[in-house]
Order: sequence, then C-alpha cells, then structure tokens
Amino acid sequence: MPGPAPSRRNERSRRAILTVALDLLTETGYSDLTVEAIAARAGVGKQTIYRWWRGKGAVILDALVDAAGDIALPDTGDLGADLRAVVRGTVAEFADPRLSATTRALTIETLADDELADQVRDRLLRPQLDAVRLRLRAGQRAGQVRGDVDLDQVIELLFGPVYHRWLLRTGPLTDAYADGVVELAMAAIAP
Amino acid sequence: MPGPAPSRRNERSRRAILTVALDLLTETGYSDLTVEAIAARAGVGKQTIYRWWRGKGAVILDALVDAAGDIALPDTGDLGADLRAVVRGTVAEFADPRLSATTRALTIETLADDELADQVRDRLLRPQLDAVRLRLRAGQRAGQVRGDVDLDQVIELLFGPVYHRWLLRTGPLTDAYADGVVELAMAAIAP
Amino acid sequence: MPGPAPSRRNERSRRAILTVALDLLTETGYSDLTVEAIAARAGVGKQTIYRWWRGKGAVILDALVDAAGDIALPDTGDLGADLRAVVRGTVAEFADPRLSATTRALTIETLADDELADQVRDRLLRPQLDAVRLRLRAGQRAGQVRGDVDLDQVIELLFGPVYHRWLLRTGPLTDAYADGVVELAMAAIAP
Amino acid sequence: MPGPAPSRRNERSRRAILTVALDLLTETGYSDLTVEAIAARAGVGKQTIYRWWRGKGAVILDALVDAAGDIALPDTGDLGADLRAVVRGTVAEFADPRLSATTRALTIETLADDELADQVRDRLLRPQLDAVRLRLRAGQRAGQVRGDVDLDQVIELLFGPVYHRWLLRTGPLTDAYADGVVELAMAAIAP
DNA sequence: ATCTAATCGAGACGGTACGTCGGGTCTTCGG
DNA sequence: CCGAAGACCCGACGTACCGTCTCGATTAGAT
Repeated sequence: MPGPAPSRRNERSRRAILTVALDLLTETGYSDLTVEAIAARAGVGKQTIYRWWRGKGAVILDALVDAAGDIALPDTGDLGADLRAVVRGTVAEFADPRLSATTRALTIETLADDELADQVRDRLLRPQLDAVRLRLRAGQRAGQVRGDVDLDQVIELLFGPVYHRWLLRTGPLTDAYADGVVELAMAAIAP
Repeated sequence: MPGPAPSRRNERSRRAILTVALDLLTETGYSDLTVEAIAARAGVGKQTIYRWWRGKGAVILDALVDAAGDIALPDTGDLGADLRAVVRGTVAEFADPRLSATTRALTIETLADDELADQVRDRLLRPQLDAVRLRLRAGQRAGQVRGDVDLDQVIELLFGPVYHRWLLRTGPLTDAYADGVVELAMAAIAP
Repeated sequence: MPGPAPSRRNERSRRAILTVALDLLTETGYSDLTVEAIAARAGVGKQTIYRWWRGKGAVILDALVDAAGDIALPDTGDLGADLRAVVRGTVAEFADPRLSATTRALTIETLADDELADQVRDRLLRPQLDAVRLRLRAGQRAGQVRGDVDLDQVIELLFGPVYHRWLLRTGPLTDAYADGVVELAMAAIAP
Repeated sequence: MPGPAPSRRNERSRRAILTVALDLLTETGYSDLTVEAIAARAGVGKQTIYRWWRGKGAVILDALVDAAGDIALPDTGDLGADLRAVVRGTVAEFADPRLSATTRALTIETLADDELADQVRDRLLRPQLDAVRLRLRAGQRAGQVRGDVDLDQVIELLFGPVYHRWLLRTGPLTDAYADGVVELAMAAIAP
C-alpha cells in the first residue's frame, strides 16, 4: 500500500524558508519581510518559494502551523481557572512584541487575500478554538455553563475582547486583563 | 486674536482626494489603492498628497473621519434595545462588502504603522466607543448594569466578538448574531 | 573489426531534438527557441540536450549540418552561369523568412560564442565555400579568371555583398540582385 | 518662436547610461551587458532606461550614434587611395577587440529586433555609406568609374567582404587585406 | 492692483520588490 | 543504467509603486 505521491520537494529548503520567514519577522518586522529577502537568507531561489507557496502570507501560515504544537486545554474541573489559563496565554502572545509581529504580519496578509484567510482559519485557528470548545462542552455537561448558550459565541466572548484591544490598542494586555475578561464571560454563561 | 495659520491649501483637491480614495476602495479593493492611482483619478499631483498626508493610510482615515457623522446613541430607556441597535449597525457595516473594504484597508495600514494606529483609535473609534460608554453609564445609573463592572470592558465584550468573527470569518454577520452578542453581554453585566 | 565506441546515445531523442529545434525556429523565431522549449516539445529531458550539446547554438549547428546535403557546384563550362546559380541560391535562402530565421539564430549564437563560431565555419560553411573555390579554380585553369587573384577573396567578393545586404537590410534580395553581384565580380576577376 | 517641446529628461542620466553601456561592452563583453548592470553602474533606476529606450540594443545604438562624428571621405583625386583609407578604417575597427565588441553586441540585438535593425541602418550606417557613395559619384563623374555601375552595389563590393570575413572568421583583418579588397573592387568598376 | 511665495498638476527620478522566465546542474525513479 | 521528468539555485527580465525632486503655471495673501 503506497503512501502519498512521493514529492520531489527538497525538505531542507522547505525548513530553511519557514525558519527564515519567522526569523525575519521577529528581527526586522513585516515591512522587511519580502520574498526576495527570505530567498536570499534561506539560500534558495525565489522560484522555489513561488513553486510551493502563493506568497509570503502562505509561507508565514505554514511556518506557524508547523510550529504550533498540539494544544489541548487542561481540565482541572475548575472551568474558570482553565479559561483564565488559556486567555492569559493568548494575551501574553499578543503582548509579546516578537510573537505579535508574526500575528500582525499574518493578519495583514489575511485581510488582503480571502483564500489565505480561509486557510488561516481552518488550519491555524480552528484547532485552537476547537480545544476551547471541547473544554466548554465539558463544563456545560458539568452544569457550569447554561445549556442554551452557543459555545461558539462563548469563544468569541472570550477572545474577541482580546483581539479588539490588540487591534485597536485601547488598553494594556496583562494577566489581570485576561482574568477580567474571563470573569465577565463566566458571569454571562453561568446557569 | 488670529485664527490658525491661514493655509493656502486647495480645498477642491482635498475633497477630490478623499472621495477618490473611498471610491477606489469600494470599486477595486485595497490592492489597487495606490497613491499614484488616487492622484491620477483625482487629477492631482502626487506631491499634493504627500504634502498633506503621511501616506494612503492617513488619507483613508481622513476620508472616514470626514464621512462619519456625529454618533449619539439613543436612550430609549431600554438598554438592551439600544445596544442591539448599535451592535446591529456595526455588524451591518462589517457585512457590507463595500463598507468592509474600507475597514479592511484601514486595518492593514494600521497594523503596519503604529502612529496611524493611534490616530485611528483617537480620531475615528474613540468617539463611537465613547458614545456607547455614555449610554452604558446611564444604564449603570439606572441600575441596569452592575456597579462594579468596567464599562470599557463591556464595550469590548460587545464589539470584540464582532471584530473576531469579521477578522477570522468564523461565521455569518447578521442581525440575529448581533442580538445574540448583546444578549450574552447583558447577562454578563446584569446586576 | 569493431566500429567506433558503441555510444549508448538514444538516436530517437537525437533526431527529435534536431527536428524540433528547426521547427521552433521557423515557427516562432529565435526568441522562443529555448532549451526548455526544445526539450518539452521533443519529449526529452533538458539534461539529454546538455549531455550532448554545449547549448542551443550547437544544436542548431548540428541540425543544419545534418540537413545540408552534399553540395557540388555544376561545371557547365560557363563560369558566370555557374556562379549565378550558386549566388542565386544563397540569395534565395536569405530571402526566405523560414530559412533566414535559422541563419539569423545561428549567427546570433555565433557572435556570442567563439568556439561555436569556429565550428560553424569549419563544419557548415567551409564545405560550401570549398565547392565554390573548386569551381573557381577550374575557371582559373580555363583562363576565365586572372591567375593572380586570390580565390578566397573572390569568394568573399561573391558572398560578402549578400551577407552585407541581408545583415543591414539595405535592399531587396532577388535573382536580379544576385546576377548583378556576379556580373561585378566577373568584371573584377576577368583576365 | 518656441523650440521643440522642452523635455524634462535628465541629461546627466542620459550621458551616464550611454557611457556606461559602452564601457561595460568593452570591459566585460556582451554577455555581461544587462540593463540591470547598466542601471547600477550609471547610478540610475532601471525605469529610466526603459522610459527612454526599448532595450539595451537601442541604448547601444544611441551611444554609437552619439559617438560617431561626422564622417566625410577625403577626396584626394585618387579614388583608389581614398577607398583604401576608408576600408582600412573599417577593417581596423573590426579587428580591434574593443570596438568589435560593440559591433558584435549591436549586431546580435539587430538580428533579434527588426525595428532596431531599421534604425541601425538609417541612423548609424546610412550616413557612413552615403559618404562613400558621394566619393564614388565624384569618381564616376571624373571617369574613374564606369557610368553604368550601381554605386550601392559597389559599396557592398567594398564592405561586404569585410563583414563576411569578420562574421565568419575566415581570415585576418589587416591593412593588406583591405588593400586587396579595394584592388579587386577597383578592377570591377574600372571603365 | 501689484507683487511674491506657497501650492498646484505633471511626471521624471533613484530605488526596491515584484512575479516570471530560462540557464545550466543535480536528483529521483521507471523501463 | 539510461533517460524523462522536473526541482533546484541563480540571475535577469520588464513592471509597478514608492517617496523625492524638479518644472512652469496658477493663485491667494500681503503690500
């Protein structure tokens, strides 16, 4: 039983490109992230990038998907505590200039490319959000969440404010802020 | 007591530039919005744009600030109804491809230019959010909102989910959705 | 008695490459004659071309050498008539857009590659010119050509003008023109 | 009475481009003559080249036209001597590797671009050939040239062999060779 | 009612990056 | 074990815009 079509793709080049893309982003920011710069630093021809990706946006996405480990939320039984942990994580990510640069770049690309936007949602974010929904469903079964609330809406209730604050720079992104968001959300979904 | 420095600025050109910027955005999208295109269509030299704006981002911002009328939330006494109205408005704006194109473009520019981001927040969004906060404060005084909640957080609770869904394309942007968001938020802040 | 080193070269591929090269030249001209195009159309890997030729110039040369039959000038006894025949032939070749395309391509390659230039001279042109020299020598023996003229110079006197006119596009390439050239040349070498 | 439309073209850039083009040709040869290299060395944007020229071929042509001084053949009364002088000049030009590199490059471009070919003929060569024709006509009037010969054909008789030998590398390009060519041609046109 | 200097439309300029093409080399895999 | 297939690195192509910089030609304020 043969595996998938044996691609002749050069794995060394693929890794180099993804690594360099993230390096450039954290080092010099989005404005210096050009396909030419990636190719040059990775010791790769531009065509090798265009052969496998639609543009730098797709490269960043792949880099992040590659980097993102499996994310499973803990279930300590204390729903509030578990949510605080995950929201704190997201807030920290947005607060870190290094990590934030990546998100910023990907968001820009996403806003200008619908197809990329769909892939970012499906391949990068869906797994993370699904993990949260799983934890929420457990909480719902445990009676800590009203039975009639739409869990997807709860997810947006938890992360929407964080995105809002990050995008609009309307306030600090701290643990305390994360806790406040969770507290309000918990109030909204408590039975 | 003299007024501000009497500018020799050509008002006709200024109007043309702002109008053309929005036209191009809704007609052909962000990728075709270049300073050269604006100048050409507006019958204006490029220098006239760079003389008065830092770049196309600043032009869009000015165009939107110009277009945005005074926004004062109604106070019907029914806080939920009033919030539904405003959130429905925002959702409708994001759902409309034409209007959304403008927001999309400005968001891209914002993500790549910190100074512009600050101006967008202060000149474009703050007034809108302030109007909401005003209405919330009235509700708080009327005992419809718990006294200990941070109103800025409530605002994020209302609009964050909308931004989240718009940015990540995780679901439809409809009136029903707006109502759902408000309902959850109201549950979170009810005394 | 064994023949030459038994090459493992694929004759079918060799023929296909040479044929395709000439086809492409007459169909789409020099600018579309790329090694990649030849390989693709011939159903051959690029390496197979580079393995056996230095580049597309060498391919064209081989194709022409392959195509060029043995050329022996007739000797009707009338030197003028015989020369008219051969010069008319050359002029016709240059006048034909199809055949001319090949010459044009080979000339370009020749001008940029000294080694190729030598091979073109020795393998493609020398035999043709030698045939003319042979005829001239016969004429010289018959007393139709002055004994002191350098026959190589006469050859240039016959074909130089044709090349000149072809290269510089300074006039039509017709039989009448060919005859005129021969007439002048005959006047130059008549005893 | 106004002059021609006042072009805003930058003369300094124009000169730099033409100079650099010839420099590169004589220094490193045709294969290193790229539009990018010219632009870089001339301290000029590529667009400035493409704005005013169709490609590097047109640049070389302009450079040569610029460099070519007015060429008027001397008329010493001795037609043979005068022709020897001019043919020797052409032969020397072809023999000089430096100057020949320029001709080689322009010829390549010419063979691949019909429009350029016409311009080379009209702007660069015609003046030179016309000068020769003028001298020939004077000789004709003086009875040194048969009245029935086509002077354009005589010109080809003089220069054709030189081009032939240069292009095909069939022999040395020396003064003696030039003299031989003229001698033969003189024999062909003598009354 | 001039003067005069900022502003205007226009667009050339030096640059950077784009996305594509082809060159010549190297690797994989099927016949 | 050759050859088709084609990925690879590289360099140049010609184009699109960037933001700056002249150019006259208005043009509006101060004189």
